[in-house]
Amino acid sequence: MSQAKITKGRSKSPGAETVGESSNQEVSRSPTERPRLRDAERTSKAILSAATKEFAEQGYGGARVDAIAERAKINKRMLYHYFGGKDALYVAVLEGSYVAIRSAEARLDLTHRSPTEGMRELVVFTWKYFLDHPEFLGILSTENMHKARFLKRSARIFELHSPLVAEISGLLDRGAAAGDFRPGCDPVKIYMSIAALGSFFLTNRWTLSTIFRRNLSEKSEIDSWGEHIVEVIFAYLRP
Amino acid sequence: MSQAKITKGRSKSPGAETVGESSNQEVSRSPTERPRLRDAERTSKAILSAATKEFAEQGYGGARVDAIAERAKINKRMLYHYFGGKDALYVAVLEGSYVAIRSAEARLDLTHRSPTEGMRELVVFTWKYFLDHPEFLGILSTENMHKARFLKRSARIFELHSPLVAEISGLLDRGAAAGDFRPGCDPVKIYMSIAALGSFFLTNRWTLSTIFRRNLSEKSEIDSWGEHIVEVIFAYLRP
Amino acid sequence: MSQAKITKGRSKSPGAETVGESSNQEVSRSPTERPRLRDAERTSKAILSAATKEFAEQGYGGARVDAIAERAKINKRMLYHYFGGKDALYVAVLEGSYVAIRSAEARLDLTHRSPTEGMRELVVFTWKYFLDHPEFLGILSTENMHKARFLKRSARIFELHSPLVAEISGLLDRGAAAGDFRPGCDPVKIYMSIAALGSFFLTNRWTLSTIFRRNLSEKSEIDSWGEHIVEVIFAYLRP
Amino acid sequence: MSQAKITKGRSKSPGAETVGESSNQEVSRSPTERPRLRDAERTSKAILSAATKEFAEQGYGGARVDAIAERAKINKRMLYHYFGGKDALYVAVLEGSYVAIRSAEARLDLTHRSPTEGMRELVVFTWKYFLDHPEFLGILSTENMHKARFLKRSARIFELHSPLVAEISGLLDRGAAAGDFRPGCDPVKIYMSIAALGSFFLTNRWTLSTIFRRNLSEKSEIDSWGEHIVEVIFAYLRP
DNA sequence: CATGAATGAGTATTCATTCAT
DNA sequence: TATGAATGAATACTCATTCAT
Repeated sequence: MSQAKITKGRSKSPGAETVGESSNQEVSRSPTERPRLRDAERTSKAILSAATKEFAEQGYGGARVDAIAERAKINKRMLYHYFGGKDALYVAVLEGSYVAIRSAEARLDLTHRSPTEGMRELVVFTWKYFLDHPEFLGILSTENMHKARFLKRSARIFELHSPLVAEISGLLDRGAAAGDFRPGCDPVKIYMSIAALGSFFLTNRWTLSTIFRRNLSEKSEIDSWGEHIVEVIFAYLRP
Repeated sequence: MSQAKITKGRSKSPGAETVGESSNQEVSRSPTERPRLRDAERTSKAILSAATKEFAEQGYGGARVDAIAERAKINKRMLYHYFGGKDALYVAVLEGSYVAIRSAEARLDLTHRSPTEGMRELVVFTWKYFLDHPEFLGILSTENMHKARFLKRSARIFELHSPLVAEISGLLDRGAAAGDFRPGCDPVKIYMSIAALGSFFLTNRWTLSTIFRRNLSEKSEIDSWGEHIVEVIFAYLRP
Repeated sequence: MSQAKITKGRSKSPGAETVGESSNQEVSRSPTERPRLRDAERTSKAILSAATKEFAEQGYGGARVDAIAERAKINKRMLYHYFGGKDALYVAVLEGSYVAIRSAEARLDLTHRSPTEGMRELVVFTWKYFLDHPEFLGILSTENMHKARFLKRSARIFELHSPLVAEISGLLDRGAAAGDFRPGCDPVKIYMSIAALGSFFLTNRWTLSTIFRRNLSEKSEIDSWGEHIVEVIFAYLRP
Repeated sequence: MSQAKITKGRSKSPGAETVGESSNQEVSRSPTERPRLRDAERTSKAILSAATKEFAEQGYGGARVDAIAERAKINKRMLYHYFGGKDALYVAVLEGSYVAIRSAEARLDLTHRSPTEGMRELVVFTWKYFLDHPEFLGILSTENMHKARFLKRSARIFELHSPLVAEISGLLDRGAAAGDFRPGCDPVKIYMSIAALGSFFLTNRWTLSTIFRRNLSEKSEIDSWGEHIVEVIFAYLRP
């Protein structure tokens, strides 16, 4: 159920919507529908969206059910009505977050580009997605602090990621064949490197800004790091 | 119990001290002092050590004062006596963690090595330190989730990091002059890249293992990633 | 679902109707009426029946309005529509329960039997009724825990019981005159003794089974206790 | 405050202590000890005593932890400190209740009396105990409403009751041998009959008073019923 | 008549912190 | 210095009841 909401109606900009808010907005935009007062779907989405932010910002333990209810502008009781409890809500948020990024990624269509262009597209997309969805990184951080105890329960999470690995694999093979990339690269390692460079900068910029006395939240620093990631990855792939 | 872990096997590896304890232990090693710490000091250290683990594992919000007291085998009241409260204890843990890694780093003495060897040493040290001190990464993760709100209060944290930047700068300059590295590299970006690749793998391995169905906690995977970091950094530095 | 249980196995035993439903069912048996109750009536009965079970099993405080609605397979709103609220529903259940047992009792027609036979019939009927209607005892238990605060409000409850006392009185008088019973027995005390022996065994068999390590829910134990009640009562009445 | 009620009017009856309060009282009586402010034992007993009343009056589901804390004049947190939670506290109350009645009973020393006197003593004791300890009956009622789900967990509960059965058995045997009682009586059935007549009157007097319009809480009615129990039991035992 | 979303006042439990000894 | 009892303010979750459709 939560899935539907996340993946539907996204046209060009791949990583633009905040998790759990996109379709909701479409509904409210639709001119024929009046904003219903008793709208189960809307309420449920508002909860998921608010929960995503709260969990991302506060972590699982730090997140407050009351705060989620307040952010979602709903009665706390509804949260239990729709999701059953804090745990189940968190799992919904977690799965929804992965579905959202993988869905956006899937729309990149890397197969029809040159290996170099495809790889650049993937790197840039990932960086932009991380940048536009701070909640996603927050959720990952939280989940890893708990050693993925909730994610492990999810059966379909591996299947969700197979296409990504396949696609990167394809890029690397084609790139190696064309002499653009050096052969023998592990697609998972490549993806992890891209993610590492992007994720670390964004999640750790607060302490990094402090210890290096350098405001890494400035646009120039952010843009510069985005280019840096591309350079690092391509330096590594260079034959 | 927690003590055992703290004092175990420290011979060569430079970053071996438990977070927040290194400088104190030197004092206790001094031959003029009796080997056993005074109770006050011992208690205080036990609290700090236990707190470091608890905060790292549970985050600030998830950490329990009772749990820290129990881990430290001390009465909860002592914690307030020595540190004032949860907040102050957390700050002590945070500062101690940075002091510990920087102290260990300082012992590397990169200036007397060739740029290539020095850089390799720095990369390997950082990776090993992260590997041996999971609490450090946990603390950073927690602190960044709170946008470094506690770290910002610390006055001396920037000074603590100046030598590191200077040392890397020196390496890069010498490397560029010798034709080993390409010129114009930003030392902070270099350090952040090293840290990003190491930190991301270790902190995110739980979700990564799940989504890629690949046990990244295995020794072979860990060793392989360590080599990967070196390769990536040197590929980037290659002229 | 709840209906199935209600209608099962009722052939001879006169007190067969589910508590609170007896008089209504007679209406439905009437040949001039269609056999299927109108929805309103059916809904209302389903609620009453479900509520009887819920209150009996959980007590007033433990009973859940949601649980009653679910047992009755009706929308929770209907419960408020037909009965006004939890309190009023409980009162309806309580009164219905008394009406049911007294109605069944009235059908015994003790006046046309010999005193001994009549008394035996009353004892056996009471025991069987308690056995077949655990809800009745549960309701009584609940109501007494609240010191009959709801029952006191009922105006007609005393009138409902006058015939019972009169009937037992008649039996005792005729029995004393015939030399079967000793004279001067209090009909209320007699009834209370019968009820005490039956009720206590059934309601308290759970703890009694545990403390005496003897399964009092077994048929043999139950039958044996039924005979015991008869023996005790007749021993007491013996001139 | 709660103490006054408990200890009132008890001169000879051996089962005078309310669960968990006897030793406490001794402590407070001791002239050398001042009433300590931080008295773990006292607090723990106050909680147990308050909980016994609350559970007895309200049932498990109806009992409120806040109400128990208020009755005990302690901070609610202490309840969790000493007992762990509502469940565990209830179990403590339950076991304590049984221990209290059996301990009092054990002091009767029925073995050194004639069978008739011993039996009368047992009946009178039981009736008096029930009368003086309405909480005990309330707890039993509650526990049976839950089909003894908590009591079943108690390992020592059966052992606690063996001496009682043995003692009654002895009385019956000696009585039968002396020609006072008819032979072949089941001691458990005898005890259950005594308990049934006493318990039913006291727990059900609220509804009974209402339906028969007769105030069974009056002293005369209570005394009269006490004699009635003796008569019934002896009528049954009569050879 | 019927549905189920919505609500506010509770209800058990936990937590950081302080107090008395 | 050390101990553990005590506290009040949260915190997750539940319940009877009402509202909009």
